[in-house]
Amino acid sequence: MAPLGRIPEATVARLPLYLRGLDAFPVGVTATVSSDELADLAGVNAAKVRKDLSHLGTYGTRGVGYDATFLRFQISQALGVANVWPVVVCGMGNLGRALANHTGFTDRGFPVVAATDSDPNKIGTIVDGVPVHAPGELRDIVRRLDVAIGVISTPAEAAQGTADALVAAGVTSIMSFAPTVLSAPDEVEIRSVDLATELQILGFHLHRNRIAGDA
Amino acid sequence: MAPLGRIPEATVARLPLYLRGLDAFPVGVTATVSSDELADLAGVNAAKVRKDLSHLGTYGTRGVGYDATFLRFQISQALGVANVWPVVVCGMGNLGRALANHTGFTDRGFPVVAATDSDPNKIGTIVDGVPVHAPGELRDIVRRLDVAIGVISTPAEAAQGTADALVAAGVTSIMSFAPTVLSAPDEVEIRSVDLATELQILGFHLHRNRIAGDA
DNA sequence: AGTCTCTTGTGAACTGATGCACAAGGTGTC
DNA sequence: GACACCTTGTGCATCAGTTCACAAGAGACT
Repeated sequence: MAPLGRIPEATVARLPLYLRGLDAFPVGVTATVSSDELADLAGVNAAKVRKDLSHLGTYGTRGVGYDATFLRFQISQALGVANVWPVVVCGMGNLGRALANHTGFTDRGFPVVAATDSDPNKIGTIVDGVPVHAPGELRDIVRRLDVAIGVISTPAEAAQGTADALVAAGVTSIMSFAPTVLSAPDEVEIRSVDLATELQILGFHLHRNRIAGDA
Repeated sequence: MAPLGRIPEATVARLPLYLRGLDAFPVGVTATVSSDELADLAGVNAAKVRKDLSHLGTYGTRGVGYDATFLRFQISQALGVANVWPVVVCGMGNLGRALANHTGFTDRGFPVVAATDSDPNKIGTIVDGVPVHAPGELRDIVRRLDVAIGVISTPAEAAQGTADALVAAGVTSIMSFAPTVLSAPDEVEIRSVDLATELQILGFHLHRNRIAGDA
């Protein structure tokens, strides 16, 4: 039994996967799921599943497995899925528009309630139901709409300024797609997703295999 | 000195960041960069920079630093950046369109040469310079355009089928944005980026802090 | 009740990555 | 040439995460 104290980061990163895997089980129907099955559904191995769940203080039943419904509840609880965290998208280029329109966000409790862009032609318009404001209005937007998370999808050059503005407005969680390093106070959590970097990692392995093949 | 043998995965994942950081130094100008500076530029710490670079067999000069130009060359070499890896985007929804149009891909040697979509209205059209084909044509596209990487931006339900088709067409590197687990032969490398999962991780920390604050 | 089968929960070994701290080696100055 | 000053390269301790392997607990069947 775990005292529910610290949950390791690696475990936290996998909890959403388990939750996603549990979608395979209809709500309201009593069903049990073994660590083996859940491992398949989440794309990890069974030992990891068991250890991860043990950090939640969750109890399955030996010889049987976990109750799917209760497990879903337990993980949701730990992740705080019941909360709704409003999101502001900064930078309504191609990517920003796609993100603002991404149903996967709203579905999981992250409604995109506003956007900003520096293009005067976009300011004041409503794109896919999301109102676009001037960057200068960030502080007001955050306060008024209770924004919890800022998404940065501006060009790299504008990213740091946008991050600063978000922080100044009181946002402490940022997801950035800009290919640059962002600095911010320690209490601000930044997750950086650089798509080109991901491709370069794939490219490295392709390159490596090609060389190995030629040898 | 490292025998240039295996490069640890963690290091590989950081090499693109160093390369990005080196963009701060103009090409053609002789300049040296210390591990400390590069650490700042890449958002990591200096010890890591030095250890990472040592895996490349790179030599800086003690007391001085690394020659920026040579270092860029060295890292590019290791990553195989000189290669151009054509990409096909599968699923031209909001996200797919944004990706197909993403200049960061082409700029770094990953031109999007084709796309697929199951919508008959899209098939045969050209979106932002990228021709959209029927999914059934994948094998032909891959062969004809020498596609090396497949990007999956379809709905979750279609993702596995798309992955299967990519594999059947001979693609061994896949980047998926679909919120689902994909299975494929071992030799196929899959990098999965689930945007909603990223937000949920941010949400976890927000939730945790809120609880801590209330206590 | 006893036995068999199943699956959890976890101690312990292992692997990989990180960060420290310092000797080694290079530059510049007097 | 000697000395002061830098910054690299790396051995080592540490830490986090993974995996193994198995005892312990729970149900099912006789």
